[in-house]
This record gives sequence, structure tokens and C-alpha cells, in this order.
Amino acid sequence: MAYTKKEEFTPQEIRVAQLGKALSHPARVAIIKLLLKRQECVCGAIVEELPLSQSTVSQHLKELKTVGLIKGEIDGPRVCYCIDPKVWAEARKHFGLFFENDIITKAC
Amino acid sequence: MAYTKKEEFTPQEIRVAQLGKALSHPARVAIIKLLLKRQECVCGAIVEELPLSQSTVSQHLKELKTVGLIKGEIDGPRVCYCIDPKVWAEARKHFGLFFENDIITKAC
DNA sequence: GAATCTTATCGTATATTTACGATAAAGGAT
DNA sequence: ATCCTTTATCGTAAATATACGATAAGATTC
Repeated sequence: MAYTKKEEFTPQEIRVAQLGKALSHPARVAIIKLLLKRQECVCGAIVEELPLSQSTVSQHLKELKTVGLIKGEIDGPRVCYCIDPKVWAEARKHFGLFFENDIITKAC
Repeated sequence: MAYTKKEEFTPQEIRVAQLGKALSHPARVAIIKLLLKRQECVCGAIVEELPLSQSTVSQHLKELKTVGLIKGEIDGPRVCYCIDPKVWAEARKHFGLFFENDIITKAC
């Protein structure tokens, strides 16, 4: 049985879904919010802010990194994370195109 | 072992994550796009547009309905789906607050 | 070099997601 | 009433996601 059919959609649909998935867990939403507020943040500081173990937070960071929303820069023994402006702009554009559609009244 | 800790975040973080999850599969993105374009759409027409079986599409519709983004109205033997304007406005507001943050340069 | 600190990765358990066919349920047509 | 159409739900299989502790890997310090 085919398990996933995600490839059979348009690149735009796939990308929006990837970005949506990145924001589909409260921990990842919280991480992005934190990075928006602080601009940059060492991994350990992120771990302190979340009710999750270090390894779990590391896993969430990896997912955000994979989708491109954040970048990590090695800073001695630490890793400093921040939002990638390019991908952020891309995400804004995608969701912007989505939500520029006004729905006034329920059609059915 | 605790499997999920999603409750331990703020209501806003949880809600954004729910809406993100709704858009985390290309099929659901495609369904929303279709409803944006056509205003309303009978279930069968949605199934025809997607490379998925009827039961799988029905499952995706249920998820979108659960999060509130769409409504289904029984129309004889058919079900007519459309976007719920209230939840749509809520989603726009949530993601708008997110993306109003400008990231100019990489902080690290 | 040894000890320490920080973060990523591995191993693992459990829950959830995705997908389909089969079937049920409900309305319309003959 | 019977058949057909349409959609939701059930059952099920396989892939992913979530979470943690343990361990590895890399840098700094002693």
C-alpha cells in the first residue's frame, strides 16, 4: 500500500504544508516566538523556556532547521539559533497569499 | 512515558499549532485553495480534484472541520463544504501577528 | 591529557497520521 | 419497496511524530 501521496501535489501546496507542519506543534511555535522576541537564542536558553527535555527540544530545533525557518551557528561549545530572514519572508508570502482571501459570509 | 506535552503551552501556542497542523498536509492545503476559489464545493467534486480515495479525502475534510476551518452542509444526498469566515478570520489574525514581525538580517 | 560543559544523535516506546477497501447510512430515483 | 448515488465511518496496515534517557561529539577549562 502506498503510504504517502504527498508528492502528487503542486510544489506550492507541498511547501505550504511543510511550513504548516513546522508550526504544527506548540513547542515549535514557542521556539519561533522566542526567536522573534530575542532575535537570537542559545540552545540551552530555549531548553530552559520549554517544558521538554534537552533531547526533545533538540529534535524540534532540527525540524525547524530542516524546513529552513531557523539557522544554527556554532559559538564555542554552544549553538546560537536565529530565524532565517529569507525563509521567513517566503513563509510570510505563502501564508499571506492564502489569507489575503477574504471570506465574508458562509457560502453554504 | 508521557507521550504528549502539548497541553503545557499557552492557549495561543496551542491554537496556532492546531491551525498549522490543519495546513500540514498538501491535500488539506489543496482543499482550502479549492474552497477559496469556488466558495463552496460538494464533497464529490473535492474528491475528483485530489489524487486520493474518497475515504481518505473524507478523513482530511473531517480534520479541517474539527479545527473549524470548514463547514459542511447536507444538501440532499450530497454534502456542501465551505470555509467558515469566523475561523478563517481567526487564523488570519494568528498568522498575521506572527508574520508582522520583520526579520531583516540574520542575527547570528 | 582529563574533566566539564553544551548540544546532537541513537535507541526505544508509544501515540498519531496517512492511506485504502469495505461497509453503513441517508437521500433520491425508478 | 428496490436500487443507485453520495458520503461517513470502521477496520487495518504502515509510516511518522513525540518524548525521554543514554551516549557521543566537540569545545573550553583545568
